[in-house]
Amino acid sequence: MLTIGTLSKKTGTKVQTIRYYEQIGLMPEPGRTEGGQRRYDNAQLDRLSFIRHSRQLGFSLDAIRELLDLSDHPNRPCHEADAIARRQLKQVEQRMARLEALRTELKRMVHECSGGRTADCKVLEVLRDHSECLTEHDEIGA
Amino acid sequence: MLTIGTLSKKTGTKVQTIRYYEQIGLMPEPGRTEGGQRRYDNAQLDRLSFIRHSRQLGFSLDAIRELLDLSDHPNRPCHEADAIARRQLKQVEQRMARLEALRTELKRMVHECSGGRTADCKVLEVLRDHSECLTEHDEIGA
DNA sequence: GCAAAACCTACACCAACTGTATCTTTTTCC
DNA sequence: GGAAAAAGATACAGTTGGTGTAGGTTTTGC
Ligand SMILES: [Zn+2]
Ligand SMILES: [Zn+2]
Ligand SMILES: [Zn+2]
Ligand SMILES: [Zn+2]
Repeated sequence: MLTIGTLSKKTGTKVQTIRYYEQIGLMPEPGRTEGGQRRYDNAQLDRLSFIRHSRQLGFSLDAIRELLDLSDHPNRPCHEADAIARRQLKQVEQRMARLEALRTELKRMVHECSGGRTADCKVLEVLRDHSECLTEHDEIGA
Repeated sequence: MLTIGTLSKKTGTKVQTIRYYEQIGLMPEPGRTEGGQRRYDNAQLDRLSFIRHSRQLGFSLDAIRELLDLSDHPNRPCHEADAIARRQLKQVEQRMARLEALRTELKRMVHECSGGRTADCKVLEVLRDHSECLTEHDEIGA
């Protein structure tokens, strides 16, 4: 039986985060001591490791919820899990494309500025006027 | 004089977002009509365009605040603005490197799964066991 | 002059946590 | 055995950058 602190160390997850996962129903409610402290078993350790590893690969908590559910049913076909992963791959590739465009613009503005007064700063000039950009970049965020 | 709705259309910013920027002090308080409605001038239009364009290039609102401040002082040296842009470029490159690693792993797990039961699913197998990964990917998020 | 469109404030909510305050339980050490 | 320290408990606020909704007021167009 593991305390929450031990589980935290073993998985590299903050104690609060573990309680948060329990709160949103991603981790099951563990057993408790007489005094009310949480105690975990190895199944829960595995589950938390799965969650953390999935997070490191960028899956959302909602996706992880589905993946965990599929993992809990060994006899179901796996195409749903594969679809989730393919979706994630696609999203990663979209983000990369967007970042690539940003990188181009940022590099250009940094390299073209030769210092001086802010009135003549190339960085600020580009920020003021998108027509100086070579690429489009409509969507914000993500 | 522009209404908030006109400003919204001209800059592609939601009305609520404009009010939000005012609330956090990024946009100045505009003039008001007798009845209390906001009215903007061209300087404010420029400022909002600057903010939006900077957001599209991935700058944080805090960074934008600094950039706006620098832009408001034409005689100051511009190295601070350049430093902010270089920092942003670095962050973009870090994110790209991280996404590149994720892409490698995701591609591999998707391509190696040949369908079947979830018990034999390569996707789920990798999520369960990081030792099947080729890269490290410690930090979560961003 | 009246309806519709646009505006107003105030508050709640999103992801995915993290931090803080206050209190209780458990462990450790003499 | 008993004090002190470490760890755990709950509850709630804050983070980033907004978005959505409710309920009411102003402006505009005909
Ligand atoms: Zn410069
Ligand atoms: Zn641009
Ligand atoms: Zn599969
Ligand atoms: Zn891995």
